Amino acid sequence: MSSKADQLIDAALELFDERGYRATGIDAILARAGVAKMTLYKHFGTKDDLIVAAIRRAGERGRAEMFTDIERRAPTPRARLLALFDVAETLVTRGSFRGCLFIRATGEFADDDSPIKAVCEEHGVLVKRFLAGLAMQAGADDPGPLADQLMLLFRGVLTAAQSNPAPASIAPIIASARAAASTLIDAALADVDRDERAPHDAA
Amino acid sequence: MSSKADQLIDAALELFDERGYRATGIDAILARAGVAKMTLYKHFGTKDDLIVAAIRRAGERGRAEMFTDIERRAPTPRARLLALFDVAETLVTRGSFRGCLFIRATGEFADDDSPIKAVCEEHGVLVKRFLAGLAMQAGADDPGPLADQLMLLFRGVLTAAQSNPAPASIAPIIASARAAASTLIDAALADVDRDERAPHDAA
DNA sequence: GGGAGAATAGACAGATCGGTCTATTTATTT
DNA sequence: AAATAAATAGACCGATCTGTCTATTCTCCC
Repeated sequence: MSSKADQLIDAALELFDERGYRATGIDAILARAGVAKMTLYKHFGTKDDLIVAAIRRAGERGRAEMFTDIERRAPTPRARLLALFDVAETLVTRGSFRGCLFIRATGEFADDDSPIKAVCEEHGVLVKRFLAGLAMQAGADDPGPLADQLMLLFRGVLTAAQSNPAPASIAPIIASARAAASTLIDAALADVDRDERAPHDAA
Repeated sequence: MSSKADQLIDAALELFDERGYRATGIDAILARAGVAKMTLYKHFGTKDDLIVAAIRRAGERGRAEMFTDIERRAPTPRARLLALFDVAETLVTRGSFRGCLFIRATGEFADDDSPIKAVCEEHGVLVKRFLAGLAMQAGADDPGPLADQLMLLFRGVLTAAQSNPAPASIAPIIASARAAASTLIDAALADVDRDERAPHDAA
């Protein structure tokens, strides 16, 4: 049994995904949530505030799922960095993928410096931080750039799938992303491997 | 002296970039273009048709600029593949970058299978085809995956900049993208180099 | 059971939306 | 100069938008 606010957020997220943020009217959210209009404006003062709350919720859920999924799929930091693209594949190939909610939000509210963009950017920062942590555990000298590179590939997969999510179109792209990630991880950890082979040279 | 249709497309593109597609009303386009409403509906039957025409125009211009820019910046196929990220840097750092018009369009009209998404996807296909051509000229055995990988990085840069275009935020990301591209190109052309060094081993 | 706070339905406001229509003026062409 | 086509301003339509308000009902706690 969830609170009215939670029902509203869930309904809003569904509709934002299906139709977009601006294209989704308050009334559609109310109808799907089965909640009265005044209840919405009691909990959230504004449609924009509801958008912010919904995106924040999506971020919390998304990161929790992503992080646990990665840790469940692979045991070592190195393998976990690669497992990011298992997550991407799952995300993108579970039917009717319509694009990343965060990228779409920053696209729709591009001129805005409202909290909407801030929440989206924060999500990206937190995901990158997680990847940088894995990269550090894997022994990367400079975890930041490697994390950035994997983020680029990840965002690339999401937007490519947003453009054309058909399996025949996206499957080879995901394969290329995985191969690229593998190459980049190898390159970033090359000196680690060398050090492991010749530890006397370690700093 | 441009036709009324061209004025409308130019005004529409400006406003779509500034405010988004759905957030831009017909009246705002008319006001900026200095054109009467009936003229718009005479040339384009519908707002959606204007959107399609505008995106198609943006694609033609964008590709022409991108391709000539790449060819002007670097002489060899290999260097031209890397120059893609000079283009990205120019795009993203010329003040008030609000995100890629094509990615934003597919995000706003996510559920649609209208011509809007088709035009956006076609643009991606044509850019990839250009990159694959360069990759083939560079001697890649399998130009497709390399082109896909560079597309992923490119899309990644665009969306990262859409989330936060501040120079301090995007500059290191662009640097990481360039480094990643270099590594991936090297990897994709590694056997070419080997063959060049020991051509007797070529298949 | 009675009282307090939530939630309800639905009317309402003001604005804006995409699109149509008419009557008039401008521009071009022969 | 006459005729044909293109563009104009602006009223208008019905629909939809976010947000407000009221009066009623529900729920839960003491």
